[in-house]
Amino acid sequence: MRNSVRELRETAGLSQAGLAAELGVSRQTVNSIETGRYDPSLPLAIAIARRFTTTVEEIFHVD
Amino acid sequence: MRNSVRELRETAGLSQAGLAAELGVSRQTVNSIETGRYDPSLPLAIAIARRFTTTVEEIFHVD
DNA sequence: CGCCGATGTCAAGCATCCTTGTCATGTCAA
DNA sequence: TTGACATGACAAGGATGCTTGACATCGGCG
Repeated sequence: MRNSVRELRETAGLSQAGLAAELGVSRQTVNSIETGRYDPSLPLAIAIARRFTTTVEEIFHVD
Repeated sequence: MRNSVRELRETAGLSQAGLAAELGVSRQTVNSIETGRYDPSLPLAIAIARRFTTTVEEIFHVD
């Protein structure tokens, strides 16, 4: 599962910690998603998509 | 987290077991998602959306 | 140099997702 | 009535998501 969270976050000028705070999760969670350690839960994926005013399918692609 | 999986499945004339087979998960998983026991994982949510040619956001709504 | 913000990663623990197996109920057709 | 199918639900266990806490590295800046 590839995702474009890092690109979106950097474009928005946010740090991992900053985005994590906005999403209400830990910095390690954002880092783990960006580095592909694991996929976010569905509610978190939707929250990420909403944060960047886009859709889940735009951000997360099945391999 | 509300979802419209049951409506989509019934409109498609599928049983829970039939949909589960198409998605590669157990019947109990489909049942649990429909009855709101828990949310699907992100990859499963995407697979469900694709099965019904719609989007994750169309099917799953945060409360 | 010393400090700080940002990132990567690990470990341990808890929560959630998904499994197989099982049992109960309801409905419909033979 | 009997049997097959569909659904709802529970238990136990494995897999995954998320947490806090910690430690290391790197780059920029005083």
